[in-house]
Amino acid sequence: MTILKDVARKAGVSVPTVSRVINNYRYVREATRAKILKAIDELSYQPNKIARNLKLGKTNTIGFIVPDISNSFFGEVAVGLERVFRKRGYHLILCLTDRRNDLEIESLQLVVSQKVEGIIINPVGTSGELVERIINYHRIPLVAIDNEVNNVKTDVVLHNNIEGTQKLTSHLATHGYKRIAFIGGPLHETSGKKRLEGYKKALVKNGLPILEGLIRIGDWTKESGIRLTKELLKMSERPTGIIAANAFMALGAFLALQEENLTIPRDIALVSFDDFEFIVALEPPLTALKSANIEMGEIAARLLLKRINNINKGKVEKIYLPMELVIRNSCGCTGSQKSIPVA
Amino acid sequence: MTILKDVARKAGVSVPTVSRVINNYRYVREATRAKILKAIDELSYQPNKIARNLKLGKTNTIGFIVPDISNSFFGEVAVGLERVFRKRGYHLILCLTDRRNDLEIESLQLVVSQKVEGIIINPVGTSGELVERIINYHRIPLVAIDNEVNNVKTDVVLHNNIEGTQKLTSHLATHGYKRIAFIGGPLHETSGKKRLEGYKKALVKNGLPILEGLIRIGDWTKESGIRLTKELLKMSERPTGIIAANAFMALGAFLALQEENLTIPRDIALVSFDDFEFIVALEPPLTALKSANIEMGEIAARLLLKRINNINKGKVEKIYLPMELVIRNSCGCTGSQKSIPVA
DNA sequence: GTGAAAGCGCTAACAA
DNA sequence: TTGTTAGCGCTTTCAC
Repeated sequence: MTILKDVARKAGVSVPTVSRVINNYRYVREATRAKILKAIDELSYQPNKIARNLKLGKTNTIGFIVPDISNSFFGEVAVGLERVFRKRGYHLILCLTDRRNDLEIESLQLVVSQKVEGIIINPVGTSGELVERIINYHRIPLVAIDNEVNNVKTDVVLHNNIEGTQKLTSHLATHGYKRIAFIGGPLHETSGKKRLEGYKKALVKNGLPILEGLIRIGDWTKESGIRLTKELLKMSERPTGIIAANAFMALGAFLALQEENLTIPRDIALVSFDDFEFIVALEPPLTALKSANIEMGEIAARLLLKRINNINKGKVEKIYLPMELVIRNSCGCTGSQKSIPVA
Repeated sequence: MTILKDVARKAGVSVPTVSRVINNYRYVREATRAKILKAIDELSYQPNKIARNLKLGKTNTIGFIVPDISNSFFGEVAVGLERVFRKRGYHLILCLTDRRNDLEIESLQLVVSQKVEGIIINPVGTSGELVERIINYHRIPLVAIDNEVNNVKTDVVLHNNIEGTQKLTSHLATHGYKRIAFIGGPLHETSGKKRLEGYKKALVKNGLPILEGLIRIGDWTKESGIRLTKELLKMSERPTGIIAANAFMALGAFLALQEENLTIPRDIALVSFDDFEFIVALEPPLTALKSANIEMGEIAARLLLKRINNINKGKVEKIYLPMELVIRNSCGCTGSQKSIPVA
């Protein structure tokens, strides 16, 4: 391994002088600089960032903690983060929690130990106390995405969950659907809870009863979408429309309806909270809420940078992302595609 | 920030003793250990891994460099990697290259500087020389996934690209299709090149001519799938079947065919190299090659660990993953789903 | 402009 | 069983 000392020896100068060249310090004679650059090149010297980080107490590293990066929602958020952070010289440590509490805690401890300068997390577990300590004691800024951390106020960037399902539900309700079912995500997650809340609010607003039998809670997966939809179809009084709280559950519902030979929207309507690329290719294409996921990453990144730079110290920010209702053919109200922006 | 010294002072012992407790060194008196653990807990002490890494010359870090993590193929690979690495105490630095050469180089330099102990990369650019230096000079093990590095032999885990498209193409050919088109990825990438190669081989094997007009090269995106398919449909003699070299291009082709009101497979057949979750929900579901992406990550991770531990030093390994042909309805040969394993 | 010396927080070698 | 000392590779005073 080549280190500064090797370069210094080769160039016939002292170690600090090489360091100065590497860090573009101004007062180095051109001839010296040239000699050193030549030596660096010949030795393929790469500075040891570990040593540098230790010395400077700065790592230019951000911890990114999510349940599952194969879910393209988190992938898109990651792309947004990376775009913003790379420009500012930061890079990401990726931690996957698989929605497990122990792994979430482990991941948080890891990034603290790695002296990250900030954390972006989709919190699933109940690590509120730990998060509180990280922010206030270890003084590492943290921004939550898509979910709030239980029992702690942190910066957070969220989908406009309530408004979103409210729009979806109202859309069906105003088009005459009465028995609207909801298949959702875990209620201990903000996104799960709020999406259900929006659904209920919309029912009330539209004068429809809240029927517990029409509310089914899964775990965001396609499999749970299939299972819950089949449950709904077994009811003596079937729903006439289904709201799926994310794209995978919508996909599951779609497959379950297909399996039962039900036609969407004639037999039953289906709308999705997420609007993934493939949703438009389904037959019929699903009416869905479009969210700007890459943008969510970018916004979260900028918010975190603001905290890292100590600007805007103190007051916690809660940013809601607008969601756009994209009307397609699965709700039975129209054949053409149009968009209705949400608050 | 709390450091070892603080813990030592609080517990009334020396710094190395605290270090011993943290690293589970055996010969520490129980009473001392207890005192120290108490102090650690009270101070919420988290060891500074940066300092530790510098001292040990070990970082437990792996660089993971891919074009686009929002592509769930790479997301799934990441999940596989993470599963294996976490168990062994390693974590990932995530770098996205956006298929840009400069960012690929920048990413490689970054992870070298960060003293990663290994690199997993989907190489897109032509950084062969740099990769060679990283492996042989910096002595950082590197495993490529899904693509080989130009001009350098490295460990690599690949889809069985040639066999894959060969199977897809032969499947169509043996069912009577004559004018089979291919929409593929960039030819400077192994995966792009080999998939085209398999297609051509299969044509020859089945006594069909290779018609350059039926071969269209895109960039793996849905958009290029749409564009190329439209080009194909404008030909005086249209193809009767299309092979899409990945899932997004297949999705694009699907949408383009839909737009032209063509029925699959009656008017034209469509098969896909990838088998994403949504492909089964299309109407008709697409015949596709199923690949074990998470497994690809796991295998790459294990291979890299072997190199890191110096086992198996020397000979470069090239691992091909089997792909399974899943026959559905888009090829017109059957209504039921069956699987034909590929070599 | 450049070099000598100190120290970031940790662990390993040696001493006690 | 515990403490003292040295040093990982780098940057940053402070001299010269």
